[in-house]
Amino acid sequence: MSKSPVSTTSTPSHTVSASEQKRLQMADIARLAGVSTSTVSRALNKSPLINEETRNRIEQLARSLNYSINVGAQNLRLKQNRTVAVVVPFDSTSRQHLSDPFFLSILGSIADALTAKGFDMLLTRVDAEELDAAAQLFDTGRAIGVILIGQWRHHDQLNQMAARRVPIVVWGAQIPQQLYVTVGSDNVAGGFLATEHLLLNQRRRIAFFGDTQLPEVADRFQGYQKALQQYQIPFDPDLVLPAVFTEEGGRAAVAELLARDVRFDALFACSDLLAMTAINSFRERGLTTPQEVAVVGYDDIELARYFHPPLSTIRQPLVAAGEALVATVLAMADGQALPPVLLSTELVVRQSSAT
Amino acid sequence: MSKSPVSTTSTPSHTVSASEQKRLQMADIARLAGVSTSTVSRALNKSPLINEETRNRIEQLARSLNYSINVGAQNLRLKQNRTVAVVVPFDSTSRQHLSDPFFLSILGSIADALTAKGFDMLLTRVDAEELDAAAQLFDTGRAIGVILIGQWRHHDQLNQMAARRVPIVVWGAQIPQQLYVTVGSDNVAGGFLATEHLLLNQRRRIAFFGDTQLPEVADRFQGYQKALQQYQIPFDPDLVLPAVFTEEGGRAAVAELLARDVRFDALFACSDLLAMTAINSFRERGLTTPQEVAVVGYDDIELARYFHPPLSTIRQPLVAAGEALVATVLAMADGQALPPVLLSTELVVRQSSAT
DNA sequence: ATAGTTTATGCAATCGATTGCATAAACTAT
DNA sequence: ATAGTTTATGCAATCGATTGCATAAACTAT
Repeated sequence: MSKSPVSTTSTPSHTVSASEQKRLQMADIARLAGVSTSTVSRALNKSPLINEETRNRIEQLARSLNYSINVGAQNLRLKQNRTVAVVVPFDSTSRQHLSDPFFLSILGSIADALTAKGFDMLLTRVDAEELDAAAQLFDTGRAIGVILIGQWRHHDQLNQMAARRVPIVVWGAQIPQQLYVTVGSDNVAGGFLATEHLLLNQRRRIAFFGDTQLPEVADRFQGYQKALQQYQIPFDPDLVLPAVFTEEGGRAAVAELLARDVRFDALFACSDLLAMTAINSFRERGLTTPQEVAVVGYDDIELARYFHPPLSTIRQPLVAAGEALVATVLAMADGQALPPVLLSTELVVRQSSAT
Repeated sequence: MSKSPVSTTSTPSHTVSASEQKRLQMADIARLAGVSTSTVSRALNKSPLINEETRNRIEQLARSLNYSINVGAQNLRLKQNRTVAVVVPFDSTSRQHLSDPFFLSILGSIADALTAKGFDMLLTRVDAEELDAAAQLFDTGRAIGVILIGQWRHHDQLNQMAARRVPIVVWGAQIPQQLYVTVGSDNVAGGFLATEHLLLNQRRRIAFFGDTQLPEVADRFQGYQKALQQYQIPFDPDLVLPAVFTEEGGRAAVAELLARDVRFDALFACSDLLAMTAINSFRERGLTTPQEVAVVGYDDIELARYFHPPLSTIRQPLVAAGEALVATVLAMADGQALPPVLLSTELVVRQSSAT
């Protein structure tokens, strides 16, 4: 309960702003303990060189003054760094803010995985058109590696970074000619599972919502086609709509689908958000789910099961994703070359696709 | 398109792991440019002392080698730091993971506000029982201030940190005897607005779901009571249920409410998640929303409007929240003492409370 | 008592940057 | 030609830690 801070200088006690207020440092502890900074450093690092009584005295002093070592200076001296940058690109044209719940959830799982390994997480928004800013986090020594969430269409920029050996791991899909390492779920399998499930429920005219320019969506589309083929259902390009992952994506795609005046009895949407807005649009236009349109989404975000009707979807393994991203980026920072990671996906059947 | 990195030493070209690979530093640029590090430093900082031709040469060299200044060393020398820590406590007993979408969204708005001001964001999970770990981020010099999301019940620990002048801002409600600074929405007004809206729609038996041990919920409850009083509707404690903000909170509260066999025609739930799970539980038990139970939630998370029925709720101003938190923590880091910030809330009427 | 060993501590260099001061080179004025 | 001024650069100290090496003090063996 000691109230007065130890005053070591004879400075008059005027009020001092936090910025002026000198942060306590090792030299202060050394002076107060009557030893050198070498001894304080060794004591706090529990070096056996230091007499136990001295060490206890120093430890207690440091604790009572709330002294903690300056991590920046320590990192500089030891040439170490326990920070990983996590970058969430934003689309400067659409001003899209970190909105998709799936991205936010994966962020949480990365945070947990990093904390578990004793690493700090530097979270940064970067303009998707200037991904080089992500490499800067490494070049400036702020982070030992970068996890990028969202591959989008920036394949070339990512390859360039990888070529100059920036330890970077991307959440997304594998692409031919890819130099950077991805961690992602098996999107082809996911697309197949979703489509097969609808086919097994006797649906024959399955619409596909998703922007196939995005590598992950392209893979899901491939799975969709594979399932159709395997069950010998003809593919109809009129059922495919390049819905974007924004708020209005689902609504616009439904409008377009109806405008095309094409028969359909099911929908595979490439994100849960897309599926939910689509279901609501269908309802507004008098189409019921699952009766008239069975729907399967993708991601299994938390709200999928609270939705009405509860949403069938393809679950991406969140916790495993965080762990794999972290393990991979740490290995790369350590100079190891790792192969891409493909996590298995799982079909979660709820009422939106019930027979 | 130059492929070979400039090689300055005669080391045999064996493969080098990223960890061994020496990161380029100012001395390297100096050597290659045939000048001293002083000159490089000044050139890269655009000092007028440096000859323009020299500066251009150095800038170009640095760019072509992807050299960026080591921020850690620079911060140490300049005694500056442009990092703010954002702490999301987790409950170690329930192992709750960063799950509520509202918290995730506020994280996004903080990230945007920090980026706009040129600050980095260090995201950390901390055990709610050991909030001192949050202060450590400041003590160790990793951050100039701390934004804590979620006040929970840790009033005393927060006061202790504030007492020892850790620049910390908490998202939450103001409490008497509070030494730390909070930024939050006007929860009393929010609770009042929600309840008044239901009252104006002729509802008279309004259930309240929320754990009033949490300061924010306590304020919302106060607004609830104030509205009842103003409209001269008797308060019935049987209608109040201490639902927790977890997945099962809404479901359990609905079960308990029905078990109490008490009459009710509306619900004010203290989070949208709670409201959504409650509506689903009502539906499972044959109660329709809004006809039999009108529901108003709290937060206005993105999914509130995609829900069925679209959820009436109290909107917390997300963008303003991020900006206020950031502005406040930066001011505190600068030594200024700021008053708590109270942001205005807004009633958003959708179909879950329609007449 | 003296030399050798053990124990505990401090000096000084170092991590990768910045900057006050000194100074060499180029220029200007007489 | 010489002194004074301007321009451009480098030396060396510094930020807050760590650690190899040197060394003083205490102990042990003869």
